[in-house]
Amino acid sequence: MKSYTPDRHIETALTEKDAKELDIIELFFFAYRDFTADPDMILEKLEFGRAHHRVLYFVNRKPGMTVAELLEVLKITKQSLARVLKQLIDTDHIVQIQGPRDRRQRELYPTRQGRRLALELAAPQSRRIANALEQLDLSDRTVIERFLRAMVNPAQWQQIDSLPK
Amino acid sequence: MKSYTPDRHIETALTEKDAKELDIIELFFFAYRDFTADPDMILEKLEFGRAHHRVLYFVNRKPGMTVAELLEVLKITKQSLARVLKQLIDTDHIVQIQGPRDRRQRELYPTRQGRRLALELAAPQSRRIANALEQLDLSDRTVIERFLRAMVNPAQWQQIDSLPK
DNA sequence: AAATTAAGTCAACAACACTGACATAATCTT
DNA sequence: AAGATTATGTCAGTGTTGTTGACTTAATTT
Repeated sequence: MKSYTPDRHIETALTEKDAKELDIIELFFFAYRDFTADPDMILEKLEFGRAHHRVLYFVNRKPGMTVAELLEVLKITKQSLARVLKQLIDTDHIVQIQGPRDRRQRELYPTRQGRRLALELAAPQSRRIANALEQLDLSDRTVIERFLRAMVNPAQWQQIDSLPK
Repeated sequence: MKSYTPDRHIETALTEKDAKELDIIELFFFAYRDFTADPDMILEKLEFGRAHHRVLYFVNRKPGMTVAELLEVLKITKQSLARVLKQLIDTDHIVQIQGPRDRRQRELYPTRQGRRLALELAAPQSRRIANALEQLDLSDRTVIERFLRAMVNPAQWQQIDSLPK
């Protein structure tokens, strides 16, 4: 457990000499940690979690999404989605409508309440981003967008592009 | 469940008209999802999770960190940390050494094995970032760093600054 | 000597992910 | 028309990572 006669251990810090881009690795960690903390606080009161947020977000961004599409975007299993989706339906945030072409499909739509919550959750995140962008030149917005897009696996760019502008 | 006579629902997509910075909100989600997926695959083989990664990362970045400091950075509870830390100690990735000034404290240090794993986990993340930066001008690196830093709560900037360059 | 602090531990619990198996209804293929 | 495939839903069991609250031990501070 503890040792007075110290075990062999490393005292030098890991730095840029050992691995590149460490500063951005940790900035990304801290930024995402705080970015998700704001909506988490709102969700807590409603007894929802981050999983509910993600589902609600994408259903609002692309109403009519099917269950299969949602699984692709969130990269989780059907069983993981099922519970969360059921709760959002039971609490009248999302409705399922039988697919018009293919009646096996269930198209997912937000209700008015679901839209309201999605907006409420987006608000602090928008504010945080807008505030961060204010510290930069207007033209730098494109740089951020291009960087973040390049961080995504190219195979998934199509997912991003399929969302409405 | 499903309804032939459709319930009241919203068919229009949530767009920039409704909430600002939606594109960056979702880019951030996708980027972080893929950013964490690479190390997750390595961790799986070792039966470690993302929590182990975070602990190992920061102990390597700042050897000698105490348990209390780590809790502050990770923003989790002592009990959450305990399990994960115990596993990292039992598998000889981290050692604890009694604090020299204050003997109640336990300073955390990586072992050689712990350093090796930290480097292995950082490698794909470095590569992903370097690749994303290649698509931009050299000077844009600063823009990314300033943006990500501005996304973090100012109260936590000190945590970032306390890590060695 | 008493109070506080750092760390560790116990028990119980919850959210969210997983796997594998199976059921139903609708559509597509032959 | 029969059979295969697809989209969704559901059941049972499991694991990781987080939570709270209560308590202990040892060391330091007051």
